[in-house]
Amino acid sequence: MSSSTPRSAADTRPGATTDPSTDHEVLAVVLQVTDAALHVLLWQHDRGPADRSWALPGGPLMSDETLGQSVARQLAQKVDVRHLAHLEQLETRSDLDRDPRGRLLATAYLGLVPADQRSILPADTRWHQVEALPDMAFDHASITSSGVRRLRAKLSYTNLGFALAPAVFTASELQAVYQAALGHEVSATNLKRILVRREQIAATGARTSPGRSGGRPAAEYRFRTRHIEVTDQFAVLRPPEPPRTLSE
Amino acid sequence: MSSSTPRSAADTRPGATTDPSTDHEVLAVVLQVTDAALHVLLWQHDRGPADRSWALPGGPLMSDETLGQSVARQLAQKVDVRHLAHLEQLETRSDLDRDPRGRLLATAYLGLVPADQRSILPADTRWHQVEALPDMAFDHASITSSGVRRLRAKLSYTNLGFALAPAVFTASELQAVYQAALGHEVSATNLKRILVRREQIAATGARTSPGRSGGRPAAEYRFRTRHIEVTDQFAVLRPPEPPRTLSE
DNA sequence: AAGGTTATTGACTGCTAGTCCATAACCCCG
DNA sequence: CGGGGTTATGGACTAGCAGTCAATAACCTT
Repeated sequence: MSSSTPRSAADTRPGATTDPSTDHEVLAVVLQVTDAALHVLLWQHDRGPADRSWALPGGPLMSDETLGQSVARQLAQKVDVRHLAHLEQLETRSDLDRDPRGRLLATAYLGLVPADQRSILPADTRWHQVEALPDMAFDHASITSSGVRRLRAKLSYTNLGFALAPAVFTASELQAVYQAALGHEVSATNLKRILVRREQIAATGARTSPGRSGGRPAAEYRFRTRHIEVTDQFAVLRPPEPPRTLSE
Repeated sequence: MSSSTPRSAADTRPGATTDPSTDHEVLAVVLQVTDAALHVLLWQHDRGPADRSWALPGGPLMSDETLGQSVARQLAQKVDVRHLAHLEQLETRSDLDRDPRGRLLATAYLGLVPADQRSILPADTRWHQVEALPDMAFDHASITSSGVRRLRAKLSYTNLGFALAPAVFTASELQAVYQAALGHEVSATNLKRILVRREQIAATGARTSPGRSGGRPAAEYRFRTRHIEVTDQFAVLRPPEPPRTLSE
């Protein structure tokens, strides 16, 4: 830059302070399907400008940790982090007035907990249905919406369902998880066929014990991998197929 | 947890400083198709630990601006920002050693410039082919890859092509832009049919003046909107169609 | 054994998008 | 002015994905 574009940006904005340091916090949108509905983990402020409102778990970024380490550390105060099947960065908010106490950047993460995990929560912490959020602090409601939107989008073109479903499950159980997460009806027949064809899930060979409820025992499935992978079939305008090799 | 694993964060990490302030910079991955190839805007460091290497445009975040304002301000030093047809946040990097001078967070943005815009660049600034990147500073090569990956993904399931294409264009011109951006062959016939069906582009009615090169004049198209929209058809497991209304 | 309940499978359909080829509309040249 | 070259356009054909529905299977209880 240097010569032609001097980087003392402040020159162009005389009124601005040049102090580039800001406070930075980390927030987490942790989602789980329970009781046929998608829930987000919130805790209740007990003082401060957003008194009695609910907030996303999080806290200040320390100077010797990465954002990912920070969110994992802070989440450990609220849930058993071993239950987190997936954690990814969502976005960074920087509105000047997002926190009335002053300038505060926030980097949000999306975390997912399988439906069969039950954490023991601290007294101030609860799961809330995302379709019926309480009054929330600052921009936390908006950040929660971003997280839910991200989850719903990725459920269609990735194998992210692994992070919401139990380790093994029947087609019906999977249908219930997807239906709650997506927020609309889902056909179990179609869902199972799609995920099998995409090679996201595979039958374990076992069936549910013909015990309880009457009805035919169901086949059990599991996700083939438990890390995120993109369904390449959703790349429209995909590269031309290489000519089929002779090895086959 | 919580009660079982009390954790006033600092307690568990005695060596850590609790100072939550960090330096923060903004970087931009600005992409444009020219000469049948996808290019990224870079400028050349002339001193410092990454001497002679190329860097993404950017600079420190000021305390009275949002991240979006900051990236727009800093980009103005490199290109005519009126040429930017799209700008979105990409990700925030926080590795402790990403800059050898010390802890420095970086929030990266993705910017797109239509293929027909020609900016006058400062002397230290140049467009580089993304398929042949020079030595780059710090983690800037990795951030560039993230930007290119994001662009390629969104070209398939959004109308983001509007930000790379000229205001009006023929099917061949659009094909050239997509092919360069995606990095693989694209069929003009198929591309045009897909984008028309998705209602992303529409014929203007005009045709190219039958002037220069011989050959039939081509129909001209334009994108119907110049802000990003998601192709809902890529929501697999989409909600059931409401029964057709009588109004039709 | 009959009837209720849940699961699984296959048939059928519509739509998307990939490929290929015939035809259209221009140019230049002889 | 007509033939041949060049680029553009549109139609035909195909394969595969996903949505729906109904028939069948495998359990239960009475």
